[in-house]
Amino acid sequence: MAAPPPKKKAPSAHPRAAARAARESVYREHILAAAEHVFAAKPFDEAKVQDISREAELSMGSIYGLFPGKEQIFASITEQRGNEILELVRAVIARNQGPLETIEAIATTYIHYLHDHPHFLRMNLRTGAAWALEPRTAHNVAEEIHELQTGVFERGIEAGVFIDDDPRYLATLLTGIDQIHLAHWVQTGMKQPRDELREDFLRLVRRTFLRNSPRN
Amino acid sequence: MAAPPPKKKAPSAHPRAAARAARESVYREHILAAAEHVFAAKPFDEAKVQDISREAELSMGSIYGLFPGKEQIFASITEQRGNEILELVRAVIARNQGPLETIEAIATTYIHYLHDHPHFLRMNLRTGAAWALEPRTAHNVAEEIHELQTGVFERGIEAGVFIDDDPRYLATLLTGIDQIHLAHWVQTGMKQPRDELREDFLRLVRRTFLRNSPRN
Amino acid sequence: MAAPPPKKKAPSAHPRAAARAARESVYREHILAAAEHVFAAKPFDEAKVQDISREAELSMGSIYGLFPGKEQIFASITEQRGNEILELVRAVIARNQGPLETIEAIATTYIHYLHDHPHFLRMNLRTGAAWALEPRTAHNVAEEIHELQTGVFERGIEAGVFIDDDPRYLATLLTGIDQIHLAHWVQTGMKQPRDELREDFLRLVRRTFLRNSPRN
Amino acid sequence: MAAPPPKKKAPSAHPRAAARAARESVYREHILAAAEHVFAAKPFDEAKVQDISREAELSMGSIYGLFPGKEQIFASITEQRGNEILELVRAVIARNQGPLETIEAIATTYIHYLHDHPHFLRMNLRTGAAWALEPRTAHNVAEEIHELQTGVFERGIEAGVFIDDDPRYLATLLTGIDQIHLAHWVQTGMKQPRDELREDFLRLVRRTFLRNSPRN
DNA sequence: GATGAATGAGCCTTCATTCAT
DNA sequence: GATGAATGAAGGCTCATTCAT
Repeated sequence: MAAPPPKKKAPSAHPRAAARAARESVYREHILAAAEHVFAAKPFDEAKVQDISREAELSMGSIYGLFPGKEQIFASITEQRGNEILELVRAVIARNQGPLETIEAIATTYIHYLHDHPHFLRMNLRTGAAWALEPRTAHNVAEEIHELQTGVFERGIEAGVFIDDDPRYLATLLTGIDQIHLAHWVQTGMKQPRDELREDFLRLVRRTFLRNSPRN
Repeated sequence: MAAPPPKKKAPSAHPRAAARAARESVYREHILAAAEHVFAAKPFDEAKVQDISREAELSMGSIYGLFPGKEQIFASITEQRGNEILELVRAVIARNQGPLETIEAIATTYIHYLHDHPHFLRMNLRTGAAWALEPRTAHNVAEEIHELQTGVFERGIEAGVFIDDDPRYLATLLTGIDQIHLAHWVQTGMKQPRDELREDFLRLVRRTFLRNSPRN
Repeated sequence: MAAPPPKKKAPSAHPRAAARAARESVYREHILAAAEHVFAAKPFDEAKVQDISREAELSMGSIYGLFPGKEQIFASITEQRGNEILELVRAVIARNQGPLETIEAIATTYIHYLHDHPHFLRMNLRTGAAWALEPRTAHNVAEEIHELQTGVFERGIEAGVFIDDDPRYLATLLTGIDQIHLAHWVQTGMKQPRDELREDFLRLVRRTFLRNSPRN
Repeated sequence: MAAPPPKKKAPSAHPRAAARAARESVYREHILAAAEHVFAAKPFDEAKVQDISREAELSMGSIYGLFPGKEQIFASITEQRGNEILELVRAVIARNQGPLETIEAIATTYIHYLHDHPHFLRMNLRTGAAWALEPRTAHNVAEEIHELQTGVFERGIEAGVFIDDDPRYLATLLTGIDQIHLAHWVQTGMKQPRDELREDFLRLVRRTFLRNSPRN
């Protein structure tokens, strides 16, 4: 007995609106990708919206229809990428491994993610440590990631795995050395393969945070 | 019989010129100090030359008489501060101590210098790791410091004091963790006293670079 | 013997075209009504074609299919309303009453029409006396109305009913005080009922134009 | 015996600042004059700031140094001219004449002022009766003038000189017929000499407001 | 035919730089 | 030399109009 023909999609009640939302989503991603390119190549003020327009092969109007302004395009990239990383970190933590394994997995996550998103990496390297200069805003993706890391370090310190230091400092340090490691990779021409890059980083991580680290 | 026209003053052949040079030098320093202030408070594009003019209590004309443009004011600060640091590093190296002592002395130098020049520190934190994005130019102050550090690490590795890694990587790492350490200090309100700040950093340095580091 | 192919309907030979014309006419009216709304609420440059589209619940394409541009939509409203008023004025004149009665009837017509078309009224009040600034174009609806009024005043002056002044000036004056009267009505919240509004205006009209007006 | 050389000026304490203020004032006037020209020729949205810049033979920067934006340039003209008229009206009222004489003097003031400032007149004619559409804001120059006129009408009505009507309505009417009168003058080519223009207007004013007006 | 997303010319505004005083 | 007012090129953004679906 034949089943009824399956509905092709299930676009919530208003197919027109759903289609529009889908298209917008695609465009949005497209623009963000183009903008990431542009912001990777030039600092914020040298990056022109025209550049993004050209890169995305979309008109100014299309861009401004989707984003309220240049500033928000930049912010959206940061938030988007940040959220992706946040999800990966959450997934790692959900695995409920020991503190060392967790930190190593997080470190791996970062290296892999930024290795695979070199435009975002470059854009990030420009921003530098500007986070230290603005007052911490809660409900900021970076802040949330920071909290998660801090939690892992807290447990690790308590367990005697990590060196006894302010866990927030260690969390900041992790993010920082991650950036340095990748900055070095970028500067040396991005030649080192991902696995090697990661292994080198993990060694640095162990050395930096483990109470009894193997000297390598 | 006419006497020869009298030379106006003695110093360095052209006293008028010498006086001018002296005054210019004072103005130059004054402008750089004001600009440092401004660039510490805002990113490059938000910092207006007017702001510098106001801060320095000097006219736009005076500024442009001494510097060809905004970009060069920024560059001059970096270069100036860089040179000061370079001299300090050179002095340390000239002491001809062992690699560990030398690296610790350099690290101390950095922390002290940046602790004592918080405007430059903040300005620096904004720049971030942008150095990784531009092709290395020789005859760049930062590059020169990097070379010196690399040299120290080379000797330290050979001597078995430091972990066996690419000395240039270690040099980059040193500069990087220095930045992170200070960024953390800034973010936590610059409350930690200088000596404590330095000691904490030295512990991090030993952990990071020593082959057989004491676990702290 | 074959009958001639039956005409589907009567109107002008091409029923398809006739249907189209009819639909277009309906749309045209609909758009003009919406535009009137919008132009009543905002000055020309603040009124967006999008606003009209939204108000009319018609796509941009539909609007531009019927009107060549924003400017022409505005002009069409003016012309359309002007033509309606022109017809009413013609009808009044066709009644062949005395000059005073005619002017009073025309005045009544204006008040009634604009009272009943408050959007057009508001739109009109925005335009103000811009007519004074552009060179008079013949074959302009406003001009035609002006001519008719002028004619009535001419006859009234000759008959000794109206004050002896340039009839074109009087015609302009009539239109002007009409606007003022209604502007006052709008500003005071459009509360005064139509009949009262008209009676007040007629008193003003008599005072303004009658040679021997009753002092009220 | 020689007198001491007289001080050239007495610029309040800070001659530099005083000079600056003086120059700014001159420029401000100059820009407003140019803008008046431009706004007289085109509606607000067709008038470009560039046009004003060209007309004033001043750079964009100079304009924006003195005015925050296009909107405010427009508003400044209205306010400036309004204030001048307000002062004239106040002076008239200060003469403490009878209501009729006062109203006639005010009417004369208007005609003279607008006759002598034809750019402002044209600019004004474009604005039309838009005042009826926005909610009355107190502390608006136009509103203040309106109040003064209303006061005169109140007294005149009480004295039995003017027709018994809402004094605010009469005040609005006065301003309105003034505009119409001048609009007619503009449309007929601004040929009528000022005195004639005024006399014609005064006749209209008497006819419109006097309880027992001479029929002219 | 109807739609509304896409376009891009154009304008307001800013600010690095210049130059008359 | 010092000043700071004047300049005008350049960029973010809007919205009338078009056109692929």
